[in-house]
Formats: sequence, structure tokens, C-alpha cells
Amino acid sequence: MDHTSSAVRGAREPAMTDVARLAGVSHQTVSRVLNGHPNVREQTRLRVRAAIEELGYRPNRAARALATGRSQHIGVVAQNSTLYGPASLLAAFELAAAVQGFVVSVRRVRVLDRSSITEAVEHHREQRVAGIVVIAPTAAAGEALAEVPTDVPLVAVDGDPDRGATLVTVDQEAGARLATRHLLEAGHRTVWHVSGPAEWFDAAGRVRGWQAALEEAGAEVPPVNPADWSAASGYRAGLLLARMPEVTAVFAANDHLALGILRAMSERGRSVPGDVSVVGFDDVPEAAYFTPPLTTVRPDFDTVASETLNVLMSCISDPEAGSIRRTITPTLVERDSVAAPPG
Amino acid sequence: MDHTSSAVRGAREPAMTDVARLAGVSHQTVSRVLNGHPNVREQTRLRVRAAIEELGYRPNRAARALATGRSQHIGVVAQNSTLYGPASLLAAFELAAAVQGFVVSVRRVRVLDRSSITEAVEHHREQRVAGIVVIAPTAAAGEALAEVPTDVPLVAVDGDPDRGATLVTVDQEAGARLATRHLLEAGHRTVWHVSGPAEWFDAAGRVRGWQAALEEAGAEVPPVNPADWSAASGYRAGLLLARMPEVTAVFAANDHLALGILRAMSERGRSVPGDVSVVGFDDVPEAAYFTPPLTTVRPDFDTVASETLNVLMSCISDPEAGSIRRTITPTLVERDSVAAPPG
DNA sequence: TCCCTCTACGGAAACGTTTTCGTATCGTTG
DNA sequence: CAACGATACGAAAACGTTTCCGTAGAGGGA
Repeated sequence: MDHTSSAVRGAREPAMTDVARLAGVSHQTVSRVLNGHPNVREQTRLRVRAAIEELGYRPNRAARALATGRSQHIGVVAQNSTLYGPASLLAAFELAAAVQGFVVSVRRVRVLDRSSITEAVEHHREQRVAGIVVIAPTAAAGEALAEVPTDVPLVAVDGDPDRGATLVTVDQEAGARLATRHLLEAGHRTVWHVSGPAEWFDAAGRVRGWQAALEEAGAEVPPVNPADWSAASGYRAGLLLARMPEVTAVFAANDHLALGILRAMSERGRSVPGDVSVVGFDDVPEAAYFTPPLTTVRPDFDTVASETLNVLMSCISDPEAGSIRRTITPTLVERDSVAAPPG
Repeated sequence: MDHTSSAVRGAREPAMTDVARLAGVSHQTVSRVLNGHPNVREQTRLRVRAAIEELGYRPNRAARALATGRSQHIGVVAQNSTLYGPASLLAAFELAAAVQGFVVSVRRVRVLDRSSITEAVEHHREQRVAGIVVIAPTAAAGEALAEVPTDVPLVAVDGDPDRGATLVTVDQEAGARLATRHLLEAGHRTVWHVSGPAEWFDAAGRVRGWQAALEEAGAEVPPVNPADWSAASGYRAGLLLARMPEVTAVFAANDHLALGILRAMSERGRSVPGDVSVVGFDDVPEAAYFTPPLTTVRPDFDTVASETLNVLMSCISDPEAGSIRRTITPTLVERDSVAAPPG
């Protein structure tokens, strides 16, 4: 018998008191059973469970939230983009949170500016969420977070590494060093860089890491080729680089930029990795099937997501704790887009 | 003065009664002002607004949900995947819902089987969401939805086209026809197909459309090459097809499969589009930078998302209405991966 | 037997809204 | 001037939980 679906249309949903009446106890006892409190006789517990089952009772979360003052909700603020990194991070986070019994509400913003972010955070606070996660990869987002009230646990992901707030990030610098050193070790005299948008911390960190690796190796630091994250802009940058014979190694700030570069090189008749070596960043699932398969840097987004959840949980359970910081170090995935320079 | 952030730690957040006291009215009048009810003197309205401002008052959504019996939440059930289609659909939906003042809670499931889906839907019902959206592209999901109680508005996206439920879908058959006819019109005698996983409606629809287009043109229908959605499986299928000289045209069920096929063809020395033409599906942002730029079928996910929201809204406002069905027809995007067959 | 301490449960007051109903004031009308 | 319908607002009862406190009964030690 499925009482749930046979419920009369428009009839009030069963509440705790209904369960209590059927089980012959008070509604507080039902509450106790539901929340796993001790001091309930086994026999009573069973009667209550049976009544719950029979009525198809489901607790009203709104009432619970009102009574306790806290909800099992986590608010997420994310940008409206389908970039691989943020998307897979978010998906992994939602799954992890669901496992822990939390429901995550995501609020998308069109652009990551101050007003949008404060509005979105305000919105979540209005919902009395237990905690907030902001995917805040740009400078403007960092500023916005600085002025957010601190009375609700908040963790930033990919945020400003120079702010003191609690933060989970990928070590962009280390990743960029990995890529750059790998190219230098293959014998290239220097490495050119096609960067992401300057206002992104990710992009800035990768530039820093690339530059540091070059300086440490005593290599010349060529000018940065600025781009956004798209294959289209990678293509444009690639066309420029393709006509410079001295360019033999390129580190692209992400895999889609690298794809655009590969395309440009191919059109200009410069073979990869024969004439030019290319390394990307992100390890998107299809990177292994680019032409040629792309050597790239892999940040483990699953780990970022689960660490984010861990950090948020400890912020929730101990709001007085200082700011926490977690950094995930990426790894290098070697494929076929890197070789020794020609000649 | 920012009273919000200067609130004493641990102090109770201001409630409606606090605002009322400060404004010298009763809390019901505050409620009236908040909800835009008429019959409030302009002067009173201003006093109330001032008090709200001064206290940094924000209404408690849980209390409102409890009192009204409905929440401004939309529950989404989605698979834990970073496939481009579902991901961009979801992002667009979240943005559209936010604009309408709804908060969307997404519940990820590891796999799209019956128990996971019913559990996730149950979870949302427990939260008393105003409506539910299930991204249900597989047969198992379709079955699961059949047994979900109908007392909450629910719309399926990419669900079973043969079920009567309210549904928003992409016209997979039309898209596949577009691709197949385009290849036939380029002069190919027939078109081979690398399909998505058989349990996906999307995949099945694309197979049907491809087959229908071939039959209508009197072309031979070659056997389907089954794959999943990944570039890896596209690559494997591509290796097989590359060694069959009679294969001159391939329709891939999505762009990442197509990428794998391009890679396989390139490795086997078969040029695209010189020897083999390829058409994809999805129009991922980087498809224009594949080697060669990919001709593909573009479903407009923004439209799917906004239609989904529209349909859900009408289900919410009129729960007695029958099931609604919306179909979005994709378009063909021509690039450089299609040419006349060799010889 | 008396007192005390557990255990198992009920009574009742929160939590912060919305909503229904009631009422005082005021301008209009017959 | 009495009667009446707006208009502007307040009183009080929901909504369905949790939680604090109280209490009856069982068991144990002096």
C-alpha cells in the first residue's frame, strides 16, 4: 500500500501530531524518535515508526528550520559559466554535500562584480543557510567578500590567496611551475605563455608560477600573451605565436586555450610537438584526444570539492575558529604535445 | 552606518516585531509593507521602511514557508556529470530561476537509477519545494518518474518522449535528420553513426533520426557503432571506421565523440573532410577549434532552460492543468568537417 | 518504608511569519 | 445628523517543529 501517493488531493499533509495520535503518544515522542534521541522505549519507537510509515509522514523542514534557527542548507554563489573547472567542482561539491545530508542551493550571478556577489550572499543569508560557499576566482569577487558580514560561515574557493579569509584553492603557481619546468627540461630555451583574463586569480597565479620557473632556470621571460579562457582567444594568440620562429614552447593557461593554439599552429603549418611544444591546464576529459593528445596540468577538482565541504563543516561546527586555508597541489599529465625543440 | 555587520555576535537577529516596535506599528503592518499589500498609508510605509533599513532586518524565509505552506524553492535532480549539455542547461536554468526570485536546490545523484531518483525526489518533497525539475535522460529515470506522486509540480527535461508526463526536450530526431541529410546532400552514398549509450533517450532519438533520414533518401543503413559519450569511446569507434574504406561520412552522437573520431582518423592517415566527413552534436564552445573545425548540430540549451522554467511556472500556478510538452528544435552549424566524398 | 535517582514520556512555550477577522476613524450621502 | 462604506490598522490564531521543564513510575540503598 502506498499511502503517499493515494493521499487525497488538497488534504493537509500528515504532521507530527497525526503520527503521534496514531501511535498513541505525544508529538514530542515522535520528535525524539525522528532525531534519534535516547530515552525512548524500543516498543514505543517501533510503534512510532510504524505510524510514520502508514501515514507516509515526512517532516516539514521549514518548521524545523524555524524552531532550530538553522537549516541544513548550504548556499553556493557561482558564476554563470560552463567552464570546465568551476562546473566539475560544483558538481562534485553538490554530490558530497548530498551525501552528508545537506541540500545545496546555488545562486548564479551573471558577472562576478561586487554588487552581484553581495546580493547573492545576502540572499543566502536571508534563507538562514548553515554556510556559504563562494566560487570567487576574480579580484572583484575578492573585494566583495571583504565586506560581507562574518556571522555566517563562509568559505571561498579559488579566491584571493592574499586575503586572510578561509579559503580553498588550487596551487596555481605550483601547477604553472610544473608545466614550465617540464618544457624547459625538454630542452627549450624559454617558454611562452598565453594567459587567462588578468582579473582571475587563477590566471595571475599561473603567470607568476610560469615567470618564477623561468627566472629560476635563468631563462629569458618573454611577454605574456593575454587572452580569455576560450578556444577562440587561444586561436588568436596562436596565430601570433605561429609566425614567430623563435617560439618553440607554449604554456597555455587552460586546455581550451591550448586547443585554439593547436588549431592555429596546424593552420600555419607548424607541427606540434615537432616545431612547437604545448602544455595546457585543467585536464579536461577530452584533452587526451586533441591533435596531438595534450600534455597538461591536472588539478583534482574532486579533492577541491571535498576539502571545501570539510572546511565548511568545521566552520559550521566551530564558528569561533580562525580562518582556515587549504591548498590542493596539481599534478602533471604527460601526453604527446611536448618534445625537444627542433634543430 | 552598517547595522548589519555591527550586529552583536550571538544577539538575536531582528524580527518583524522589532521593526514594528521601532516604527510604532504592529508587526502585521510590517508584513503588509513587505508584501506590497494596499491599504497602508504612505507615511506609515515610509516609517516601516526606515525601521527595516535601520535594523538591517531581513525576513525569515523559513517562517514564511511555514506560514504559507509553500516555499520559493525549486528542486532539481541531476546526474553527477560534467557533460556539456546537462551542465550548461543547469547553469542557464539556475540563472533564469534566480531572476524570477526562486532559489534552486540541486540534488546530484551518482547514477540515474530508480532508487536514486525516487530518493532525490522524495528529498525535495520533504523540503516542500514549489516544483521539481528532473534531468532524466535515461530509461531508468523515466521509469522512476512514473511512480513519483503527482502532488507536486514536476517537469522532466530530456525525458522519455513516449511518456505522457510534462516534458521539455530537444528534438533529437530532427537534429539527427539535419546532420544526416547534410552529409547526404554533400554527395555521400550513406552515413555511418557512432551513437551514445543506448539507455539514453537522446542517443536513441538521434539513432532514429539518422536511420529515418537514410531510409527517406533510399540510402543503405549501416550498423550502428555503439559508444558512450566520451572522446575515448569515439576514438575507439573511429579506429574501426578508419580502416573501412567505404566509410566516407560519420555522424557522431556528440561533439566529444566526434573529437575522438577526428583523432582516430588523423592517426590512421585519413583526412577530414578530404577522405571522411564528420558531423557532431551539441556545439560545445570549442568545437570551432577542433582540427578541422567541426560541423555540428546545435540545441539551444538556454532556450531549453527558459522553457523548462516557463513550463514549471505554469504547472505551479495551475496544478490542475494537464501535462505540457515543449520541444526545442536544434539547428545545423556548418564548419569545415564536411565535404564531398573522395573520388 | 522512605527517599532518591534514573527512565520514559507529556505539557507548554517558543520560533517568525501569514492570514482571518475585528474595529476605530473618516468622508460621503440621504 | 444618522447611516454607511472605505480605509488603515491591531488582536489573535494558525503553521509544524524543537526544547525546556515537569512528572509518573520503576528500581535501589539505608
